[in-house]
Amino acid sequence: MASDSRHRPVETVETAFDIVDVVKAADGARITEIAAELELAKSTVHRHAKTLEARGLLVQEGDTYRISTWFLDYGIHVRNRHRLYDVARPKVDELAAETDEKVWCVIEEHGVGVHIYGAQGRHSVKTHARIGQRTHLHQFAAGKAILAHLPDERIERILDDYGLSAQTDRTITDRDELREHLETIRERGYAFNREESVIGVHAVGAPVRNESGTAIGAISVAGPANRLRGDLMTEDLPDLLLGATNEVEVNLAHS
Amino acid sequence: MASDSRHRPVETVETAFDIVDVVKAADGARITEIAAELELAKSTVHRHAKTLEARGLLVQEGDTYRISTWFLDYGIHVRNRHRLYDVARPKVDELAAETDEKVWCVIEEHGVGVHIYGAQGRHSVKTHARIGQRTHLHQFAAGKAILAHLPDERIERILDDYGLSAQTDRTITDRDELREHLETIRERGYAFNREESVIGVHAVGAPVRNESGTAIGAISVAGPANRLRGDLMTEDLPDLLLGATNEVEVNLAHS
DNA sequence: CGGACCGTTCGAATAGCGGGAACAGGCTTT
DNA sequence: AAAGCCTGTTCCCGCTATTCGAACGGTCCG
Repeated sequence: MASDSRHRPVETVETAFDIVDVVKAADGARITEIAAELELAKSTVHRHAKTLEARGLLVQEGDTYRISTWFLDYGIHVRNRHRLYDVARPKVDELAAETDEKVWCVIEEHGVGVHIYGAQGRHSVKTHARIGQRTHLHQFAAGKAILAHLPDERIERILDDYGLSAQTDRTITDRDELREHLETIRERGYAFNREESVIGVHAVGAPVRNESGTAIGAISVAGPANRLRGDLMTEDLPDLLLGATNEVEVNLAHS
Repeated sequence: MASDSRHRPVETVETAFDIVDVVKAADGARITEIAAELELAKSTVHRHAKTLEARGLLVQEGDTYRISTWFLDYGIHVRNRHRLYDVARPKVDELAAETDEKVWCVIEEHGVGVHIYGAQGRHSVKTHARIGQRTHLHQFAAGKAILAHLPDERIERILDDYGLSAQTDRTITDRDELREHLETIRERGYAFNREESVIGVHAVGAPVRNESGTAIGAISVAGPANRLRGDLMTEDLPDLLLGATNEVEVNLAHS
């Protein structure tokens, strides 16, 4: 498990995914457009596009290529096979019904938080998150709950790798401040997010840990700042959340 | 738009996706396992795996590699950007609430049907379909509804490409029989599925067409055969469905 | 009618992919 | 303990397959 050994990547594969990324970002792109963006010969891009299209990974509409629904198949497969999904999903639905707010299940992967499932109550606001979204762990409640319950060396490594970019002016960007913050989260067992990712939005997040105590994901409740405050925010929601994550942890251990 | 011109695929990219496919199918695989399966040298697989892992597309857990949630990000992106999704989604939810059965939104891509969104009523059975699932168009109600409303040359081409494989003993496998069947669907505007994809499951599907009358997708209602029969199946559900698809078509035209 | 742009095809040169052999480490077996 | 066998990993070399640029054949626009 060598960490950062000098490994030479397969460049052809990289360009293939570069093309996919450009097509994704542009929400459909043409051959010359892609070639210009990536500074490749048109013929090269053409051959790649045709290869990906033959595999069904890109779809050609006229002269523009789009990403195909094969990625949806792959993605849903990943989600369904994840240990947390089956167990956490019903709990997330339950919490959404009880709190009438937006509830998310987030997992950690490669040092970032990934939203794998969300449910909303009747009166919940539409958050800006969506399924599959990747967010730096220090920027939101669920992420901080996860980060606080990782081994120290992993925490430091993640901070080294991604830094502490700000999402709003409330986002924690100072490393020492974050370390203290994480210590507090570790002590009480859950995390708050007060407009640190979206202005006007508060959230509470609690970690889901495995047998050895390491976080593998988290569940969070998010809602408008003027509704999530006072005892509801500091007492009631944490209680609900901890009850849910505790149950999830038990179910995880017996599956 | 040359159809089947002699184009040489980029083989390196193909092997990369072969590896991804093996990892997906095996639900996590090790280097030697993949190498054996694809008859490649261990060193080759290793280099590819490390490349994909560096890009975040594979995740390494110990010595086994898994597909990462990046595919979820790509996949959800594809779905959200699809014209039909935003428009059809609320209608699908509505139909599920009204009928108390499983309702699916299916789109056509590359000649196959892709389930992009599903909603279920309280009493609906769990169908065997899942988001992202790809099904041959002749095998189910939504697919037949789409197939019937494609240009003739596309229909023939799709049948040529994929054949008429059976899912149950009721699946239509005779080409002439299917042609007649499609003609009937075209006349009345919607399709039935009586245990043609899953034994014990019936369904009704209606196409969503664009301005020129070509189907771009379909919506279907599915449920147990003993519940979906008689006038409910032949009158009420088709009415509901046509009302919904009609509305979707109008909304599509004005977006 | 002509120019400018597109996607597409072709051939040729070389960069980089793939393979095999050797290494290091962990686990089981003797 | 130690020998054996299985990993994943690294290295380097040869040959193939990728890349590029130029030329072709469309189509759209002026």
